[in-house]
Amino acid sequence: MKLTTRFRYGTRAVLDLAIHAAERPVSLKDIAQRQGISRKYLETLFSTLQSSGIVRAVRGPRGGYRLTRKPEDISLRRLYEVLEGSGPLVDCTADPDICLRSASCVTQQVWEEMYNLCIGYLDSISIQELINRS
Amino acid sequence: MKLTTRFRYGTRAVLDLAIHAAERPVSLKDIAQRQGISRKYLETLFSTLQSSGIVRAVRGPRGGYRLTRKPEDISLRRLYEVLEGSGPLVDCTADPDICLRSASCVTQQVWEEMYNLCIGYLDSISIQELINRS
DNA sequence: TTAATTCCTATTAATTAAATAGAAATTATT
DNA sequence: AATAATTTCTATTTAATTAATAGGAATTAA
Ligand code: FES
Ligand code: FES
Repeated sequence: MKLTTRFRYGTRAVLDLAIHAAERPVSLKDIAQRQGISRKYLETLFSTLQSSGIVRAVRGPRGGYRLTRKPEDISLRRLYEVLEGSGPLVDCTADPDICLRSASCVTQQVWEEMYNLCIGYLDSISIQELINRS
Repeated sequence: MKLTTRFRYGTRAVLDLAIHAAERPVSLKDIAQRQGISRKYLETLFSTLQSSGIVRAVRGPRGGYRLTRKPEDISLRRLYEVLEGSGPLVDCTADPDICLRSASCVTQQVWEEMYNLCIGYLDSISIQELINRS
């Protein structure tokens, strides 16, 4: 049970964007340099972030990305759901038919509760909270 | 962030063993049949479980495995640590030198706290608890 | 017109997890 | 002593997923 690079890098990138956004958009080139992440890799992440409505691109020279909402309105839960993509800790949480035995499976309940704990925690932390801590 | 098959199958197998253990040991063949898991796959899991002191093998005909302790003394946390193997949600929790920036990384604290939540929860659930629920 | 950027589509590389294979060792039972 | 049911060991293979890269097209400020 590891967090994916997508989610971890994505979170750091959004945090970086939130910190450096001012009058002008922030380019991936800048984020890449500051965070030590390949620009190409960031491109794939920001594609997802944009289609999820978390950032908005400005193309052309002096372009880059802007957050579409305030840092306090972006939870890590949202980033997790958008970037990590994998959903619950086991597939049968979302779709019980995957496992025979689902009806009587006591472990399924445990994995589900554990997932709820994680999601609840991530929901309680916003990008603004990370800014405050840094 | 998914749980591995090793951990999930292993948990079900240990639960099955706890439920069916009586005077005679339980063979992997039986567990495999009841749980719908390949016997060969169980072999690899029980090798790990035995070397971690959770089960003990009895070889030969009518052989199989026994738990070495009571179901209430086997926590899912222990099974997770033994079977899942992957440790914390990010490597830098255990070894900060993996990431440069560790010292000032606010996300690291978040991933660590999230891991602690998971582990704490798993620690609160024993095999006996699962038996009670089933 | 140029250069800086995002955008799009695809491919490749790397890593990890999952599952299987086969023969050796052990031992209860007959 | 022979047999059959088991675990044990070592290795391999397969599958799945993630991570990372590549190159050129589109956009647009300067
Ligand atoms: S029902 Fe899916 S793990 Fe038990
Ligand atoms: S220090 Fe490892 S993710 Fe930030």
